[in-house]
Amino acid sequence: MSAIKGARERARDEVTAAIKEEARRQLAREGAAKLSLRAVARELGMVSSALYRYFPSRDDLLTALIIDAYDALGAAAEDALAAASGGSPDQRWTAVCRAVREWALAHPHEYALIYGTPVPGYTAPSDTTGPAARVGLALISVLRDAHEAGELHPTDASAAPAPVQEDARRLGVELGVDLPAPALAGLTATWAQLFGLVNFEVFGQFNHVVEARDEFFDQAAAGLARQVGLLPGE
Amino acid sequence: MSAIKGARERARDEVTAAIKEEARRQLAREGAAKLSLRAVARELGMVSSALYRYFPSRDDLLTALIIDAYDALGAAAEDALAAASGGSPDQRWTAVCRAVREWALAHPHEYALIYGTPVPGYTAPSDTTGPAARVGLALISVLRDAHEAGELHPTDASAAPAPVQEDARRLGVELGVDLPAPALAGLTATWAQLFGLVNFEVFGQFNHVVEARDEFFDQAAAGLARQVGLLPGE
DNA sequence: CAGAAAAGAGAGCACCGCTCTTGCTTCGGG
DNA sequence: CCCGAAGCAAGAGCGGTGCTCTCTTTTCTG
Repeated sequence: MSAIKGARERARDEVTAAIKEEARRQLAREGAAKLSLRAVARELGMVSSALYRYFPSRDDLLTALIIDAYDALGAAAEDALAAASGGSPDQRWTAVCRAVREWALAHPHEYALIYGTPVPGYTAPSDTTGPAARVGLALISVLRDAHEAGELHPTDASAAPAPVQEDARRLGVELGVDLPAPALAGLTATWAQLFGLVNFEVFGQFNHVVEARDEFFDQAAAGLARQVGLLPGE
Repeated sequence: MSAIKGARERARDEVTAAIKEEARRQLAREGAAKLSLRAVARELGMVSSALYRYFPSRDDLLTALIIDAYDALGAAAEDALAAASGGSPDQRWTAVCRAVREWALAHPHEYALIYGTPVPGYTAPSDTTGPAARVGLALISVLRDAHEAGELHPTDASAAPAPVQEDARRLGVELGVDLPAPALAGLTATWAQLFGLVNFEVFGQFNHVVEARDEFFDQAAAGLARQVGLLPGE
């Protein structure tokens, strides 16, 4: 409660931060599979058992890194959105897509941690859901602004089935956004498809298939914008 | 060279198959991270060092499982395509998409092995590229047939940039398919997007977001078909 | 200031991938 | 046919892992 912290608490925060820092370094160098608690402790000059005072298990350390990665990617997306605040909706859409791709290519192992194979079980701790939503929320805000400006052109060639519409309506209520249900349903699919593109590039599925990666992605991102109802602006 | 194999060679094949079988069982139960050579050997009643006569390392065992997974998924896609051979192009497209999704949901760990985080380094052994291409080839064949029947409707709102077109042209030559370069470029993006949808569902990203999974996927698959130039048939 | 709580150190357990050496079995050519 | 070569199983062992337990030292608090 008190803002002034004792030496003990301060030291604890520092050590915790140092552990995460070193772990992130090893993660970036070798990947999550090779991340070893003992190696982190060794590098920090402490004995491995002491590390368990800060993280009860290896998975907990990884969870902390996962949250940080979600936050870093979310921040990158939000920054790109802010930087493109003057542009047309489809320009801002593309800016967010590009930011996601660039962050992923710059931090492949951290990206793999959050959008690759889930490491622990199949259910992520609930602490991760907030940070995990940031990219999605950035995409939503592009659509919301476009909608309020009357620049969102519905593009549903065939109406979404009722259960899908219902999911979208519920999602809109949960997030407190006022968007047509079909638009929100379409956005959800597009959101997943965006990460499909990034996944294939980061994980090497485009090797020997796509060489002009930048142009390819921009083209695809423009397609996603169109799919979600944002026509090329200006 | 001779089809008749000695007892020794036959025994070797049997043991190799048994190892892969047990490994696949452990993979399905616990995931790739927990797959242990020693546990496989133990289950088979042999000592761990003996296993190295058949697979020089754990990564080689995993590579064998990866190839098998690519082949199983590819076969599922091809079977679905054959079963839908009477339908319209967009029906066949959807059939392939559904087959991919269903196989992935039925074999999540094997799916994760091939479309999740790459386990070894960043470059897959070249033995995997053949099997890995089978799903893509199934999708291509849907488009090729539609193209030959004159049912492929170009949908490029904006022309693809030159380098992307060039990639597509080269890809067409390599695969020996006669499709317009823009269609092939669009298909590549759509291919990645399809796996984005499957990834998010298998890896739990749709938890608390999409509940009506079947309807959602069908709707999205129909959108992908449209995006690639296949209009709802009949 | 004394007791409680937190932190570090070290030993140890069970497991892992992988290597090396030692015998045994099977195969093929003189 | 027989004997050397090759293939194979077994065991011991190395260095590494995550994690637990005990013991001592440090720090905070009533």
